[in-house]
Amino acid sequence: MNTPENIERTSTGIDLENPSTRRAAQLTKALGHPVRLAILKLLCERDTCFCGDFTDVLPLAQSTVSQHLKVLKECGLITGTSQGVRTCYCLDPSGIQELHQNLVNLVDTFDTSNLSDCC
Amino acid sequence: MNTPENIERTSTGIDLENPSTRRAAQLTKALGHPVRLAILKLLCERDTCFCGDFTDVLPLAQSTVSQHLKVLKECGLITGTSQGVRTCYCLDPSGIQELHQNLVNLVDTFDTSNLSDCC
DNA sequence: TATAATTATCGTAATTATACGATGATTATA
DNA sequence: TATAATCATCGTATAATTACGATAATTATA
Repeated sequence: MNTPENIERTSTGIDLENPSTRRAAQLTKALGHPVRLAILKLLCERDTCFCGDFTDVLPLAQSTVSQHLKVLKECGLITGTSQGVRTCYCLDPSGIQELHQNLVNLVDTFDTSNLSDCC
Repeated sequence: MNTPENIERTSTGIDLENPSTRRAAQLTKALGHPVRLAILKLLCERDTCFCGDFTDVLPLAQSTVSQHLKVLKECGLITGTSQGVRTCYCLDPSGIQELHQNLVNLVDTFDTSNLSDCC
């Protein structure tokens, strides 16, 4: 597996252009806001939500909630489907699966058994 | 455990002031940049790094790297200890442990077996 | 068909993040 | 003691984020 990319990557130990690193950063960034965590949590509990369901329980303007939904949608974590006047929001199974795997990898990376009190 | 706060929280299902939610958002936000992920990854591999070790392998100005280190330090994920002219950076065991637990919780939250193709 | 309901988008303001060079502070070395 | 090395901080520029109200677009209802 010593393709040129791998050689270059392992030579520095760091490759900021690595797609999987970039994707991990994108996903964690999307999680990195209490409102978006709350939205995802509610979707985990309720399967299906309309935009109004979020605005009912969030102390934010409807336009702001819509913006957060857009962020989650654009990075593939949720879907939004028009149903009449309303939009039905759901977790996107493939995105959530990817997130899940990514988080598992991170948990693996930050394995607490490897920690040393160095200083 | 029906304190007024809990009643209010469970009535909406969402509490943005919940410290654990806020902390989860803070931690994921800190992870949400490729450079900071790279820094943490390198620390996982090498135990100990001086600031110069990062600037050697990152295509960024020293002041920028220092800023990213500050972010990670301020949310408790790394420590920085002066050793002569240099500063020794390490993973902060307690912060990493907290991160670990937080990520485990998230993995739990986004349990892929619960996913339904709703729309 | 007129009105109401729902949501996305636009415009905008304020704040935060990201990056750089310059500089200061501290410690080691000549 | 003068100089070099290392790193943090300051000042600053630019971009991105977060939030709001207003409004447009679409669909349902009277």
